[in-house]
Amino acid sequence: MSFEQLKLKNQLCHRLYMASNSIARAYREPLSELNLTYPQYVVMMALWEQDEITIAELKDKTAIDGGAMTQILKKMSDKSLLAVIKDEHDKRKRLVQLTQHGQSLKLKAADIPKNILCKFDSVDATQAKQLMQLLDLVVNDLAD
Amino acid sequence: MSFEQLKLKNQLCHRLYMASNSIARAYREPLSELNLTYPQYVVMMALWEQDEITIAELKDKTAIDGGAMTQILKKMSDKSLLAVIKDEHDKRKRLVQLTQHGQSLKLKAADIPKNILCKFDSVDATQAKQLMQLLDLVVNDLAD
DNA sequence: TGCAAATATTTTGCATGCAAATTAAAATAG
DNA sequence: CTATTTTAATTTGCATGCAAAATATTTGCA
Repeated sequence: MSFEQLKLKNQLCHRLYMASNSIARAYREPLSELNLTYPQYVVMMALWEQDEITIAELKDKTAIDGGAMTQILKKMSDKSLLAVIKDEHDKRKRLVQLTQHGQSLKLKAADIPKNILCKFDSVDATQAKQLMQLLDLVVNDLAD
Repeated sequence: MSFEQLKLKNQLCHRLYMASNSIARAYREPLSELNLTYPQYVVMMALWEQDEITIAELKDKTAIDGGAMTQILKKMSDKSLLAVIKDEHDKRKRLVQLTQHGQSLKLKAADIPKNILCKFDSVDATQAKQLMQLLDLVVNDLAD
């Protein structure tokens, strides 16, 4: 009754759980200086790439849950990082638009990725790329 | 002002975020048949490996947050999966002990890993092992 | 021995992740 | 053109993840 397949050391899911939590935790301190949570930072990155997109597009890009997205956008709107405006062509949709403040935050965020990367003593650029490719396979295989 | 380092497609953290959420979501359905959430399943796996350990040891094995652990154990205790008992040698500590029901659930859980693995069309055993090793490097580098 | 420092857990408050139900508006079938 | 269906968002309820404060014990040091 060893049940090797049930041991934690053999669980890919548990590795992902720990790695994802670890890295989100690593972002906490640098992001707190920008008054952003990790998911809020993801929303900002999406909008810095392409501004004035619908909430549905933002959900696609970020993979953030719809229920959470409503709350996150509300908080970010309260902080004047962005505004949620109506889409005149389709009143079901709403557009998300960065404010000047939201746009300007990009400069302050520019150093964050580098500061996170320097915490990785054992993972070089090649391994990081390989890791991202493997994670993409996992995500794609599990996609609905 | 391209800021390549801020694009979502280049973020290891976002890959981990999506992959971790995807795989936890994949476990939801099979685990619901056992009336377990994913973190509760992780606690069960830890206890199936070694029963009657302290809460602190359980936290070490599972990497589940202390605040969450208290709530999780309470719910699992309510479901009669385990009992939290006093440690007579050190009254600060509490021991977690599987019930008969909790022990017997191991048999029903035995097929879950296989059923999850078969969802991976693009990831073979070698790649899965490689992925786990890379994730271990990430976790270790980010450990306090 | 007695008290400050360290440990083990719980509690509290906030921010999601997620499923299901709800609401509003647009698309489409008949 | 109207009723049904589909789509876009929001709301609700539950279960964490996490930091910080609070409790209860135990250790360790003067």
